[in-house]
This record gives sequence, C-alpha cells and structure tokens, in this order.
Amino acid sequence: MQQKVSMSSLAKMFNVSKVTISKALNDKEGVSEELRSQIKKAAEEMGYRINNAARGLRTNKMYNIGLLIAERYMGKTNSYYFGVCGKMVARLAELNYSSIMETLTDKMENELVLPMMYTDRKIDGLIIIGQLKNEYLRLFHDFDIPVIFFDFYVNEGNIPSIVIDNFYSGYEVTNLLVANGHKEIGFVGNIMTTSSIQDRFLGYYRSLLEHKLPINYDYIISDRDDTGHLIDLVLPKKLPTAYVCNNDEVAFRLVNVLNEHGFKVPEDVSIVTFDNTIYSTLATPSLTTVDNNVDEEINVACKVMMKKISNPAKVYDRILIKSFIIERDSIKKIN
Amino acid sequence: MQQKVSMSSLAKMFNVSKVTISKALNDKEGVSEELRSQIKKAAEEMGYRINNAARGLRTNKMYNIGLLIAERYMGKTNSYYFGVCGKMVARLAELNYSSIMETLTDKMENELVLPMMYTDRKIDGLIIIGQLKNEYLRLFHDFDIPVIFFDFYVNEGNIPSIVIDNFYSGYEVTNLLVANGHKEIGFVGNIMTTSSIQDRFLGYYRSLLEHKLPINYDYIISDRDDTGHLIDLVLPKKLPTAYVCNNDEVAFRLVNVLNEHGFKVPEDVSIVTFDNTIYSTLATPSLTTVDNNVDEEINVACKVMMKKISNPAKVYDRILIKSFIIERDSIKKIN
DNA sequence: CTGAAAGCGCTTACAG
DNA sequence: CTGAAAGCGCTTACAG
Repeated sequence: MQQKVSMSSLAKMFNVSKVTISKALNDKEGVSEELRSQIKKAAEEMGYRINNAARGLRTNKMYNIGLLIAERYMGKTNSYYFGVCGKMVARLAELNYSSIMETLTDKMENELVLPMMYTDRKIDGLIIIGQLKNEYLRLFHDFDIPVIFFDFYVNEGNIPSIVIDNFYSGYEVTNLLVANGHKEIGFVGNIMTTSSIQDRFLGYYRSLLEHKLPINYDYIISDRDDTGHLIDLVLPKKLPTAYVCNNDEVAFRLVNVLNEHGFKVPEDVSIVTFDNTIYSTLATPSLTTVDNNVDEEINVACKVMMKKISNPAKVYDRILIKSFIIERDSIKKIN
Repeated sequence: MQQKVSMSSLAKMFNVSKVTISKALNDKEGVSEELRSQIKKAAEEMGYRINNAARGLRTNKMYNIGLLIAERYMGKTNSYYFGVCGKMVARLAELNYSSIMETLTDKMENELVLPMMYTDRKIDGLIIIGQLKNEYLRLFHDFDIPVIFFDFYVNEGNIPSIVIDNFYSGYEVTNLLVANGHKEIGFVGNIMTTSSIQDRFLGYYRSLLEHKLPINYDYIISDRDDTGHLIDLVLPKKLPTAYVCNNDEVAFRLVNVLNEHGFKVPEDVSIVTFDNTIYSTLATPSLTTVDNNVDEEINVACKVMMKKISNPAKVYDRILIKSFIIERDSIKKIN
C-alpha cells in the first residue's frame, strides 16, 4: 500500500491550504470547479481515504447506523431477521452509511445495559429489529440519537415504528378462508406474547365478526409459553376445517402434528399462515402465506432514519407496510 | 439524557487533570487505586461515554472489525452465512470489538472497488466470509490492516484462512457408510464448482481407495451447472446402495427425487450429507450429516484476528477446523 | 475563490 | 502518583 495520504499532503501537492482540499472533496462551494476536479482526481489516484474518526470528532457524525437484534431471535443457523439485516445493510450502504450490528444478550436486556456501539458513540442512529422488553425499550425515550423500531411497536413514547400491517393481513387471509367456504376457523399462536401475533389474531377475529362466524376458543392452539419458548401443539378434540397460523414455522409444525394424528392438509384441514419463509415452501403441501413485503419495510425504515438524522425534531407516527398474500396449495374449497 | 460528559468535565469534578481521568478509566498505571475507583464510579453514574472518534483519531484503533459478504451469498430469506455473521458479531462483542457489516455487490467485485468501511478507515481488520473472485482477493495482498478469509482459501498470498476440514469429513462420512456394509457408494455434487465440494469428494474418494472399492462414475450425480445454478437431479439406471451428498439441501432434493421414483430412504438407498442445516432435520427420514463446527471456526477466526491486530507480522497457515458427524436415520446397515 | 486559526476529545511521551 | 503540552486529521466560522 502507498504512503498514508491526508488532506495536508494533498494540500502541499497543490500548494493550497487543506481548507481548500476539504471543500473540494466534500463538494462545498468556495473552490473553482477546475481545481476541484483536479483535486478529486489526484485524491483518487493517490488512494486518499478520509479519516472518519477525524471527521467524526469534528462533526459528531460517524456515518454508522446501529442494528440491534436480541440474541434470542437468532435461531441456530437461520433466522428471519438475518435476511432483514442483510438487506438493511445493503440499503444503508446506498445511502453512504455503514451498518454496525450488535446482538443484545438476555443479560444485557435484563440489566438494562445499552449496546456498546451506542456507549462508544459509534453510531448516528439505531434501528431495533424485533421486539424487546418494554422496560428496556424505555431506555430509548428522549434518546440523544434517533431510534427506530423495526417490525414491532409499543404504546409508550414517540419512537417511529415501521411495522407490517398485521391486522389487515390477518383479516385478509381469514377472508380468503371464508371465501373458500370455511366457517369453523381456528387460530394458532399465543396471543399474549408479541404484538404481531396479537394483531394477526385480531385481524382474524375481525373477519369472523364481519362474517358473523362465532369464535370458538377451543379452536385456538397456543404455540409458545409466555416467555416465547416454543411448546408442543395440542390439537382440540374436534378440529375446525381451517387454521390461521401466526407464522410459517408453526404452520409447518401443525402440518406434522396433523399428519401424526392421521389428518391431511388441505383435505381435512386447510391452513393459511404468515411470513413466506422457507417453511412455507418446504411443507407438504406448500402453504398459502403472507409475504411481508420486507423490502418495502426496510426501505421505509432507512428513509425515516435519514430524515430523523437530518431533522431529529420531526415526529413520525407508526408506519404500516402493506403485505400481500401468496396463494399456494393449503386451502381446500368447501361448501 | 444528561448533559454531555467528557473526560474534561470529570476532571473538573475531581480537581485533577484529564490525563488522570484517562489513566483511571483505561486501567493504566499512574493513578492511586482509590482515586481510580472513585473516578470509575462517577463516570458510570454520570453516564460518561468515551468518544470513540477522538480515541481513534489519536490511536488509530477504531475497535471495529469489518465483515464482508458477497451479495450473491445472501439468499432471499436465509443464508448459511447470516448465521455465521450473527455468531461472529456476538463473539467479537465479547472481545470488545464492534462489527461493521457490508455486502459486496457484483459491481464492486467486478470493478475492484474496496468496501466503504475500509475506504473510510472505520475498521481495524477485515473478515471476508465466503469465496470471492481471485482478482478481487488480490487487492488484499500486503494490505494495511489484517485480513482473514473465512470458509475458503486460495493458493496465492499469505492471508490466514479458516476452513472446515472438508477432505477429512468427506473421508469419515464415507467410512461410516462402509462400516455399515455399503460397497456401492455414489456422490452428488458438481465437483468443478467450489473447493468445498471438491474436497468433500476427494475425501469420499480416499475412503473408496482405502477400502479397495471401485469408483463408478455412473453413480456420480451433478447438482448444479458450472456457474453454480441448481439443476434437476438425474438418477442413474442402476442405483448404488448409498449416496454421499455434498450438502443438506441437495440431499433433501435427492430424497424427494428418490421418493418420486418409488425408492425409500434408507431402506433402498442410504444417505449421508454435510452442513447440519435445517434441511437435514426437515427431511424424512432425518439425515445423518456433518456438523461443520462453525462455532469453533468462528472462535478461531476471531482469535486469529485479535492476534493479527496486536502483531501484524505474524504469519498464519491455513487453519483447518475439525467437524463431527451427527448420526440420524438415513443409513441402513447392510451386509 | 482562498486561507489562518481554532477546536472537536482523546492519548502519549515526558517532566516533576 | 499527577499534570502540562502536543497532536491525531479533519471542519467551521470568519476574514480577506
């Protein structure tokens, strides 16, 4: 590699001050266009690289966004949120921001320890991916850098949340079952654990109400305990003709449990689910599911972050992202 | 949030100089233990956060490690390497380093553009996760920060590589089939595409040689074309009694193809495979596979990075990580 | 259009 | 054990 080249060394080369170099490289006015392009060319050729620390010390902007995910959302080998991170990283890079990732351990969450990337002033903004304990989230009220909640929301504070319209898609997907003649429709998920599950459930419930179908609590199967750990699915004595599952993985498990008990999908029980992950394609039959339109969700999150950075005072409401249904082979038409 | 608190403000509080504060907070000698603990306590209480930019400007250490992944390794929703990243991030955090992620676009790779996190001097070291074009990798010869290749190696240069011992595990897994009485053993995978597949194949071949079993090229099924895109699996006229598949996903596909043709696993054909991903547990029967011991691989990568940072001159050879077999239900004992 | 000066918040080498 | 001084490489506000 070449010698270390700084603005000062460029300044010497051109016999100008480093102020001029700084202005030229940062597209600020106060330099003739000719000089500017010469300087840019030379900087490129000599492999000039800005010292982000020096700039940051002066401007208080590090051009880094923090992505925080709870360790418990990291499955062993794959996780829905990894994909989200990858895309988020790519999107932020287009906006000239680097992404610092950090996992939040259970210990940190319980002891209300802030992430290192924040503590060390490395980031200009923080995106929290996936719901955390309310007590922990309260740390971010009146925070000194912008914070965005991704894929969840809470009722306190005024931190922007970008969320899928779970309520509406729960409603739509249940409507689809009704349109196929189903009248006895169950739900799988512990509705006390996350707002996603709850909203999907409420959308489901709205559809039932609208179609004057009674809700039967025997048809509701829990999929996890109140701390979020998965539990075995227990089928009711009498099955409904269809189930709305709160996500693909649990739907996958439901198919297996049904098969073990001699029931077939969709012949005996129809299934709709959410997330359009690998589980919905690997299941037999492939499952009708909801694609969360995560690209759009990410896009909006990054946009809002940029706006909050340039104007921290601006308040954003909860932003709902429209998702869409992917129809596959897990619904049987009945009458 | 409280007022901005710096070393200077702490210095004023204690009526000492900021040198003393710096020494106290950084566990450097030259402060009485009593004063040190008082200072630490006050810093904690007042929410002092170090300014990483200021420290970095002075010391040239940003306490950030870059993780670079090619965009093409990012599957739609999940990818083997996302899991790797997540664990790597957690491990580096334990070592007091933050992780900056960046995806390498095809364009950047083709035009030999270095990642922004490097260009902006944000990172102290770079871990490249997954193989890239040789021409691009050559950019890192004699680089000014430590670079580590994760999960691949090349023959040029002397950049440390951390890789799974694919050759040995290919050998072991084939030995296992032989120990179960198999003499006709096929292989699934295009051995011309990646070094992993090739090494696994060579391990398989070594086992055949050692046991004086002939290699039958009719038993070798390709799973992808030379550009790496998956193709349909074509069964031979006559099947061997067992197959070594180059990864779980293709093994999953093989099970399906065999079933479609009326063959059962393991009754008609035994299968061993690699990676211990979700595919190996979702398949019916669950598949005997090789766990790549990725935790150890990550651990070693991070350790080597720390050593390279403190002593850049030290040279590391290619480091092989031992993996282990997970026995499940896809091998039938025959005689 | 150009530049001199100040300063961001640390750490280091040195002196006491 | 403690501190004064210098300096890391930028950007900003101001003067010319």
